[in-house]
Amino acid sequence: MRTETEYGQFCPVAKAAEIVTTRWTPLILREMICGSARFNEIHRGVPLMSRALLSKRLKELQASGVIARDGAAGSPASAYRLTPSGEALQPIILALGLWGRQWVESALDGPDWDAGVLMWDMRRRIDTSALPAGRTVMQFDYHDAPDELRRWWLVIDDDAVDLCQSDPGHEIDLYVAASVPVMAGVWIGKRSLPAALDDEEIVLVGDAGLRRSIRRWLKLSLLADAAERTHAPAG
Amino acid sequence: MRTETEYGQFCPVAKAAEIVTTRWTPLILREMICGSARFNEIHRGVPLMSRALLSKRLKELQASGVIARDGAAGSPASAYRLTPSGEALQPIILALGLWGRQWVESALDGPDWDAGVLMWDMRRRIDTSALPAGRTVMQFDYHDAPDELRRWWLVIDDDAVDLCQSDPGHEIDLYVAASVPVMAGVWIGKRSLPAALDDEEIVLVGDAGLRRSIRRWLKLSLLADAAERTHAPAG
DNA sequence: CAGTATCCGATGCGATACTG
DNA sequence: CAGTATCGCATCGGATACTG
Repeated sequence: MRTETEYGQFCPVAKAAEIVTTRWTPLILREMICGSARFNEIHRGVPLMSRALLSKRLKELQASGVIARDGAAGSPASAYRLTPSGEALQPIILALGLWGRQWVESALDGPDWDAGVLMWDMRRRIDTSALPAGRTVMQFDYHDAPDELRRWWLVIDDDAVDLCQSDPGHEIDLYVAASVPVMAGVWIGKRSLPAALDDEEIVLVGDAGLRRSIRRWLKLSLLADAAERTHAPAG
Repeated sequence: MRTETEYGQFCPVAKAAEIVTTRWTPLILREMICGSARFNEIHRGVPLMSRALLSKRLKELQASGVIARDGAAGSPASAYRLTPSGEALQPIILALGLWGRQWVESALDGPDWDAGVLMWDMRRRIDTSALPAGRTVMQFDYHDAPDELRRWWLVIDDDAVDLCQSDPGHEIDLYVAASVPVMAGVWIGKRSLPAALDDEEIVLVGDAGLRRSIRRWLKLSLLADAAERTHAPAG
């Protein structure tokens, strides 16, 4: 192979591809566009990536001028942020996602549907400021998932959101029942949340306030947001 | 590693990235967007890629539904074409190139500048229909290139365009003199061709008709075209 | 022309363990 | 928390040779 991952062409498409399309990099950018800034925070979005490789990619992105750090390396305050050049990649990553949603079959019904990754994604997008102060506990039930991935709990305590796979033992404020494809379809903006609720494909049981405010405290994915901005939601 | 180049996430960005951002794939798509359809034609645009790998990538792209073939495999008439899903990638590849042109330093002054690749690119974009019938011979001289990459000849005979690195012995109809960065800057649309001619950074000597019609017979790269469409050219 | 088959070396990357 | 260092192998991909 040529040195590393270079293409030996001056064409700007090739130069851009060398930076943006190395393995995992589009997903790291997606995470940062979604607001992740700390190392572990970014890693949560790409849990299958080794930390060593993430570290390497972050260095490469810094060398390319796409991201930069605020504090000193290693310092507790250190955070990564997108530079202007990195911000300029946002519409490209977004377009890639919209393309994937529209054209990749398995984006909705492949065997990749994993309730765990979905819950991790959702966990990161709970808007705690739209929830009551103190503790809120939600239980998710995916009737179509294998037993070990079927039930999940979110324990929200003021700012902290904890995801559990075993019953934390607290009283449940809200039960959420759905199939994985339905919840995922809503999550990526392929279907609107109110429509799925109306059709009872997602069923909420419990605190009336939480049920009513779900559109505020459950912030959907980057793509669902984009969909609302580009074309009016279906329902 | 996980199976092949998959990410194990359902996020549409990840699914799209699995298809679009594997090594060489963005460049193959660029070639096809530029109009290449035959195997060897595509390969000319990515000459550093092995034919075996190109073959493999083309199969993968077919499996993903991004491209399809017209004739039977191997038949002389066989050609690849973008499907609707592939066409939908055009704005993304274009945006990637525009980003690269704007933000990647070395896109214009790195050590990657190679007059050979530039000439190969240009060769593919000569519009023979805008040239006189019969034979036209042009000589390019890059005064800043190393000796072995300094002089190039294009021999155009009706439809056929041949690129030579040694004097083909015919009478020269047009001499083109420039530096590699200047010609490349024009080629990728960073600078307009008329402006570079006005400033004598590109100098044409020879047939007056060829000199006048250069904007028609030398079709610039995908990106230069896009630039003309999105914002008025500088000159 | 338009590929395929085989070989094999380089390296990308995961796993594990360690550091400040 | 935020990484780094080392090891080892799977696989990616280049080179070469062959086919319809």
